[in-house]
Amino acid sequence: MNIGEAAKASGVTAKMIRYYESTGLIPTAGRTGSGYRVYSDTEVQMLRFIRRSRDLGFPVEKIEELLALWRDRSRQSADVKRLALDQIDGLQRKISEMQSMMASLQELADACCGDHRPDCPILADLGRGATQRNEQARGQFNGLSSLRTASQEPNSR
Amino acid sequence: MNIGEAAKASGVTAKMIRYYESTGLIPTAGRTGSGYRVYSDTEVQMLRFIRRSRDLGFPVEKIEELLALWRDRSRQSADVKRLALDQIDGLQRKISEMQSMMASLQELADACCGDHRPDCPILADLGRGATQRNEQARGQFNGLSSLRTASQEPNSR
DNA sequence: CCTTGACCTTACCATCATGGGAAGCCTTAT
DNA sequence: ATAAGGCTTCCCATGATGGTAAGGTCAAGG
Repeated sequence: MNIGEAAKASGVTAKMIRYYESTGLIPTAGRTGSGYRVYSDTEVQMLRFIRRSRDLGFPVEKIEELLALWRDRSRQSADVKRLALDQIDGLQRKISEMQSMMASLQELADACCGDHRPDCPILADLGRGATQRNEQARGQFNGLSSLRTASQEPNSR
Repeated sequence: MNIGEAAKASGVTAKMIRYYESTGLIPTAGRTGSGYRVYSDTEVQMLRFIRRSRDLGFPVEKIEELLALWRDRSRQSADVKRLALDQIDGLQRKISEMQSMMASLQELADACCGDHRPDCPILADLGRGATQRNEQARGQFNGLSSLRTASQEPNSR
């Protein structure tokens, strides 16, 4: 199988297969005499593993650990489960942040009549700018404001 | 006010202020004789506007539109509201994707006993690799798989 | 046997918003 | 005068992905 066939069979683009190889996530593929990469079913299976892991939102760094556990026949399932639970936590954290953004936006949008007139509570809020509007939330440390979220979209695939 | 003071007053780092200037999001700041950037209260207010917009997850591209509307005294609040609702939609879309990842992960984690033994339904699932497990969901087109989500974290601030 | 088109190779650039660092100038306080 | 700390510009890195360009290869059909 050449890289294009492996890509089709695994759902990982040829581009990404080369990238994963270059970063050491997957071992260097064999080559034909003329330099084409060659893939066996085993390698395609590994690519599918990666693809599925990405679909579950695992960063490549974690996938490296998952692959190591996958290969290690004396692994402890607890180690795998911990990675999964960590991933769930991370997702939940980001979801919560986005939900709080959404709630603020919804509140503002509800207050905006959205007609031809220029008066707009949304702009008024943004213009006020500070961080401690939402006065009923005072004293409640919300921690971790990482997420910037909006425009990170690799695009289709 | 020099850039450091403007940064403290607005919650936008000096680094980002320079970046926003370089990309044209904000106008070029005035300079002292020796080349230091100078900021007025008006400009700090604009920076706070930007900061607040980022906190609501707007991408810089959209903030450009928001700023234009902010400055336009003959704007129509409907235009602002549309931006807000679009942003809500985007957030909801991403939240849904992450929730579906979470649900899959939770199901797998629940099935994993997480002890010292090597048998692990999580790895088994990843290893199976395909896309159409979850057989009760057949036929239900889920659309838009953009989100890769996991490790995009600018970090604190 | 040769052409054509579809594929492969590498190498480089872009994304998006952000941080890090270096090298050098300026300002302020001791 | 000197030291500390802030400012300037410039370059690089992030993460995962796509795009493009220049050139080699393979298979099918003339």
